[in-house]
Amino acid sequence: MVEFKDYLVLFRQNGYRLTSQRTALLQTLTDHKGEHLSARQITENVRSRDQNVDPATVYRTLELFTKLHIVNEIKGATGISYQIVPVGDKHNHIVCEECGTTFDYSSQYLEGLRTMLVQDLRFELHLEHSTLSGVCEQCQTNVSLEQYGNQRLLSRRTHGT
Amino acid sequence: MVEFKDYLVLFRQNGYRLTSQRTALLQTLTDHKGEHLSARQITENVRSRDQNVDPATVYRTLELFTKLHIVNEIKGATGISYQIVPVGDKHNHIVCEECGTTFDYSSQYLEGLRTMLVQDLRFELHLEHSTLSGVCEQCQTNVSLEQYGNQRLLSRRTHGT
DNA sequence: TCTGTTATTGCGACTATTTGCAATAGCTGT
DNA sequence: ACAGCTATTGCAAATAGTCGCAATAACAGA
Repeated sequence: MVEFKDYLVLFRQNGYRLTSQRTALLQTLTDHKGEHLSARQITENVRSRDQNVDPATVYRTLELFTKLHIVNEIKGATGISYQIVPVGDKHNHIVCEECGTTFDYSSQYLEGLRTMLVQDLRFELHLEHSTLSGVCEQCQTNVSLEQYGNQRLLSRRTHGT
Repeated sequence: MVEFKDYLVLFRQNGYRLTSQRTALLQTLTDHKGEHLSARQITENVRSRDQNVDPATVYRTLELFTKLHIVNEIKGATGISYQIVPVGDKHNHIVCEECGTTFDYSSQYLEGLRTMLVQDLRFELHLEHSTLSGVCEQCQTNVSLEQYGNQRLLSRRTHGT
């Protein structure tokens, strides 16, 4: 069972209300903990619980949850997906620009960057909520990258994305 | 005048073609160097140069340019915007989750993170192309943030986004 | 310069996401 | 438990972004 109590408190504290639609969404998200769900998948799943949940509500709720950091909005190669923020478990996402695979890595890698930004720029980083991108090990060897000035070239011809 | 020569070479090397539409887009982007343009703004500007450029083409081109790292795709609070990658000038973006303002910071802050990820995970980071997010100095003082577990709460009531 | 190959485009249809508004339903205070 | 206030929702209409395909136009080679 999920601790909806916590979310309830979180909502109340901020003047938001815990509606049946939001509960259904939380249920869906926690049922798929660790997975990356698209807006469509979420909508379908939520509607299987409560037929009258409008897609617009799903989008609005997802936006709210993202703002409250209840979910992470992850921008992968397939598009945008969502995932409930694992309580206690601190990991971040990094997407391979080539194959689109999403990898996780520990938050501890970010401590240095966070500290510097706070000290020098007074900017409080929320890196856990950003998805970084680059090229994974496998793709680095597969694709023969070439240098062009400072820019890294991608995929050789074989069009169609 | 912009060095379209460079882009031409970049395209050719990868099997892409330099079309009039792409030229118009490059022109638009370089004319607004440093600014963050939305897909709509870009489309409008491009169409003022060449009436028959279809929006679909703009989207497809923007996607290609992003892949080639000719432009940065920036996800701010207002939505997604684009900006031509400044040659030589290495800076990155960080967006305030509260006010949506985008800040720049030097790439050197990322060296540590990059090095670690390459060493430990063999992941080649392209952080210049990611937009990080957090809370800027001003908003940190304006909004009285509260702690809720490990999550940071945002905006008090005064709905309507 | 001319020709063949095929990447690219415009178009139309389609899917996804956003937005305004009146009706509904949480939540607070009594 | 009830009443009032207003956040939230569903609906419908609008806007944004995607996709398949036939026509077009870059570009490489002769």
